[in-house]
Amino acid sequence: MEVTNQRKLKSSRQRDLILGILRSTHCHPTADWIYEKARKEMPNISLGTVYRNLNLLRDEGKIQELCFGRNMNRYDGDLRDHYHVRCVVCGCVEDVPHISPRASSGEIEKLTGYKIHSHRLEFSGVCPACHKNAPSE
Amino acid sequence: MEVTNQRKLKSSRQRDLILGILRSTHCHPTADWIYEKARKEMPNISLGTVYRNLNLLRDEGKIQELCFGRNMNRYDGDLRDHYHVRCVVCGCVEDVPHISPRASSGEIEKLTGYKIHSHRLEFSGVCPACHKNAPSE
DNA sequence: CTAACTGCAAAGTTTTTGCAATTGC
DNA sequence: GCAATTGCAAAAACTTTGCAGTTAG
Repeated sequence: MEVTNQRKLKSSRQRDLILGILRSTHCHPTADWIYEKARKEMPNISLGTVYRNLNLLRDEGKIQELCFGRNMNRYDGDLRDHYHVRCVVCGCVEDVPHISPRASSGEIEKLTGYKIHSHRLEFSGVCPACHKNAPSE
Repeated sequence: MEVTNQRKLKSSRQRDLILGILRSTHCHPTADWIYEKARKEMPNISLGTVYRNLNLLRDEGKIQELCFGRNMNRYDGDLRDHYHVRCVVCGCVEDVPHISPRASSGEIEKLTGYKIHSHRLEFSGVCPACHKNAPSE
């Protein structure tokens, strides 16, 4: 899929703006939220451009794409290892600050004030079959 | 949101079928996959019914709704604590067997044969504000 | 110059919903 | 009998794409 993207990127005001917005917020915005924010600086920017650039930035590895069970994708400009708490009632998503990878649910509750119901751990990488086809990945 | 669902559930053949399908597979199917499978047993079932029941089952806590960065939701009938590996190239998702919550990426690579790029840890629960409004959650 | 990028609008995908008929309790 | 559920089809929500014009290198 997109990982094999060989095309040479050219800089663009639109892409810089989008990346700037993403890096300057602590929320984990949706494409639409980013679009609304971007329009304040660049009124003619289009939603299609926002989507295209979010996909490019994700493919470059400059941002992380997240999906939290509600249908819309969310984006995170912070690439450091950090974890999330999600409210199953209102759907908000926050970072968990200063967490050790071995923290227990109890510790998370103390740190965040959330009542934790469950957690999810997901590893991303390349499966053996795909690795065989494109060993560069 | 839906968590405050007080309505009394009535049993239905359709819902039982959907739950049965989900519990008898090891893949993490999309709504459409479940729909196709269900049609073989019950040719008149509609896609709308599949979606409605998946949402009901999720609200009841009988299944887990997952989202892996590709746009479609996926569902998991296994509620025990277990983790996932996802291939960023082909998009497939597998369970990680017998994993300790403290396993390292290296251990995951040995267990699964995947080349691990990153991981994601997400806690779900109720945020302080929502807990205040509906302490039952 | 030329390939990447853009805005716009149309199309594609996935999910939800309104409605009249049916079903479980 | 009544409220929950269903099938169907239409609508909504989210994302991608085709195209002609613009821009960065």
